Amino acid sequence: MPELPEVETIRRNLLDQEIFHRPFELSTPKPTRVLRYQEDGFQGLRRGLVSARFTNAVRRGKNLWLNLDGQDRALCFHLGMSGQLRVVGRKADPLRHERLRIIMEDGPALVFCDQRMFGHVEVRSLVATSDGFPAGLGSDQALLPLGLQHIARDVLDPYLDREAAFRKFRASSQAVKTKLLDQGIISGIGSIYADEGLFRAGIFPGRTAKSLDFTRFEALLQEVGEVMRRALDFGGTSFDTLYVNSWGNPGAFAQELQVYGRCGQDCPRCHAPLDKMVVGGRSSVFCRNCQPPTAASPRKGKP
DNA sequence: AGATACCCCTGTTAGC
DNA sequence: TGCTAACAGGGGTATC
Repeated sequence: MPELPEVETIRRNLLDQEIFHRPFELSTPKPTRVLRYQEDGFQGLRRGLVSARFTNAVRRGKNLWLNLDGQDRALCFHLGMSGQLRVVGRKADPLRHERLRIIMEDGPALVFCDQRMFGHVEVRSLVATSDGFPAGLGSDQALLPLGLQHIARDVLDPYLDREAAFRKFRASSQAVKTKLLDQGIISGIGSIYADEGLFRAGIFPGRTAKSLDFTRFEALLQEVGEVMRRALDFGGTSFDTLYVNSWGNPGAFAQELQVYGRCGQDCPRCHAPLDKMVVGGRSSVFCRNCQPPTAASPRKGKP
């Protein structure tokens, strides 16, 4: 499940590849749902990329895009829950679940794979960011793909407005975890890093978002950011085989996870068995001792 | 208008 | 053993 650290790992991978500043062509794929948001499907994609070259790779939250040389458009990717961006030899055999192939002139091929097809690819035009700051990591331009204006900045983004995020966060009777997953408030967080951040901050996932004061909110963001930075050092989390980096290698952070996927196992802090509940339709693993539902005694300190 | 339910999709796994 | 059903997940959309 690619969240911010996994998408950022892939973005950094791409920077080391010979996919920039050179012409490319698209291989003809079978009709695929990953182009469902692309106007006119594959033909539209091809038309949008005529004589284009990639200049840089940019990320905001879980969204990744490749800006195009001298054009006000970008090739945009969302990996959904099983999307992969692989770089392989230009004549490499089709990969499993391959959906789209971009073959670089005198270079490798960039391949989009997706088993469950929650991911998507499309060309979008660029529009100005609402705050006037650079759109995301990897770009110094205040230009964002059309349709991503509702995606907030992420916790690793220096231009994230924490006060504004807090106002949105608390203006709701929904659970803390639900609001953490809301990409319009803070982007990049999925179920893994939400559970990990909540555990580290000692916050019960089902607690209402409005019950957090700004100090606790900031502490939560701090923990989420810290887990993400550490996960980035490990090349991301490969909880199953669905996430690999651009070279096809898994990330090593799964062994560092403290609660996600560990229901029934001992809490790494107090050694009570970890519990599971459904919050906003998503299963959440937590510790009843360290993340007390009453929020009566917030926990402090490191494991 | 905000919150919720549902749907998309497929591979793995738990359970009968 | 073999089959079925549940589950996982992001996010768009329909619905209350």
